[in-house]
Amino acid sequence: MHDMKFLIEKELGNGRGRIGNIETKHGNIQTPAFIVVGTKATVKSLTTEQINTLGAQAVLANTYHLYLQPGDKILKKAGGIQNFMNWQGPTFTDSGGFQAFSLGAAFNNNASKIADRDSDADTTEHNQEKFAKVTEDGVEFRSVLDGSTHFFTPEKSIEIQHGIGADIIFAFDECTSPHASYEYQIEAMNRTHRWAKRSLDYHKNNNKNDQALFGIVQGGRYEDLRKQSAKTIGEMDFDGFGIGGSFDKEDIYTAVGWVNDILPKEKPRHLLGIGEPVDLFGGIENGIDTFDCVTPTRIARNGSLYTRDGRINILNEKYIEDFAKVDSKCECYTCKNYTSAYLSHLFRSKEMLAATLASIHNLYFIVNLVKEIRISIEQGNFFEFKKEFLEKYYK
RNA sequence: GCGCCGGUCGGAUAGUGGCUAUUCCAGGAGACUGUAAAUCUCCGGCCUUCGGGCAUCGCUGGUUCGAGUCCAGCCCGGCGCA
Repeated sequence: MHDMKFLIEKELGNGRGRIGNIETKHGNIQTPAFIVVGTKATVKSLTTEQINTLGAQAVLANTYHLYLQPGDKILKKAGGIQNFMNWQGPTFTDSGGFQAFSLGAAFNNNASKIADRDSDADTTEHNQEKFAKVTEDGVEFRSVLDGSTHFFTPEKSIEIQHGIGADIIFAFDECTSPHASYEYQIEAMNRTHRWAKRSLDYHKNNNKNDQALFGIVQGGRYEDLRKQSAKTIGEMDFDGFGIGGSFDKEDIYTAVGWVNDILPKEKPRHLLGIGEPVDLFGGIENGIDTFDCVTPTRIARNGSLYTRDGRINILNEKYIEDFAKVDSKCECYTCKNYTSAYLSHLFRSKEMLAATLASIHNLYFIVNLVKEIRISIEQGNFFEFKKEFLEKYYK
């Protein structure tokens, strides 16, 4: 039914973590791996060649955004997203379920995927400007481009994803707000389970391109719901799993572990939308195989850069005359060729190259960090590497 | 020398009698986790016991309950005429 194969090569030894290989017809992904985000079939500011040379193994695009523009029919005519964007490696598409959150509950509400304990945001309050509305059948979206109304159902999302043609696609789910009540989390989780079944049924009957389908575990920050969701989704005949939803910082260490203890071991697990260094270590330690996250590219465009000593803001005054590399040990294209002072200049003068060089650096940093974590597991010194890295990074 | 116009934060501006002097840029800092983000937020005269207090629209004076705003003189700039 699909070409994807997953092989576990070595286990971390704590009952959860592992390294492995996901084989797709467009190539392999050595796991754990950070999948770079290319929402609209482009990793913002980078050419496909740059994505390749910075070491990325796979790209994740977005169903909702590509459906709105240029439309899945165009992607299909182009011969799929790989041909369209000239990316030779494996691809993923997210189902659009996240937009039910980002254009719905999170819109204008300061809510992020990571819960903020100090926030009193009330998502039960109706917001006239929301662009998404959830019903049992699906999600009604208003296009962010022209305001037109569209309705996504699980079937519709999978149909679009078939047109886009990524190697790995996701079931249609509802990503809930971290501020949502327990009652709402139950309701949303159960709906996501029904949608998972519908996504799977539609996929099985219409999958002509050997695409793999991942089901998505939800359940918010509640142990009972997370376990229930992992069990329900884990028992369905998916090719792999996504773990979605909103987390508290330490949930990466708890919720992810509960879920992965229940999900079938032999199938890959993707942690959706997570990508801070500490979260990558935590996720991998707790059985995650792949990640995706917009943070490296988004913060890059806004002048924040990763270094082994933590994040810096290249726009700070002190970098104007700093003629050293951003990170002295970094082997990325940007660090090998340019100084902090040059990047500072590009950002201050708002030159487009700033976004490109910063994105190359940040993506290299994160992609490479996950590769180093993989090597540490291979060599049996994961915990030493983790301690050393995090102490320096968050000192 | 005469006439006209104009002087408001580092720059550009809004404000023609009313209480808290507007906005943009530049500047300083922060945020960003399945991308509505090359975006967003905060700071920017002085003092403070954090309640607030005192300044400020070229300068000086005046009118007025009240002046960036009206009046007079002066200073500076631009334009025009000699």
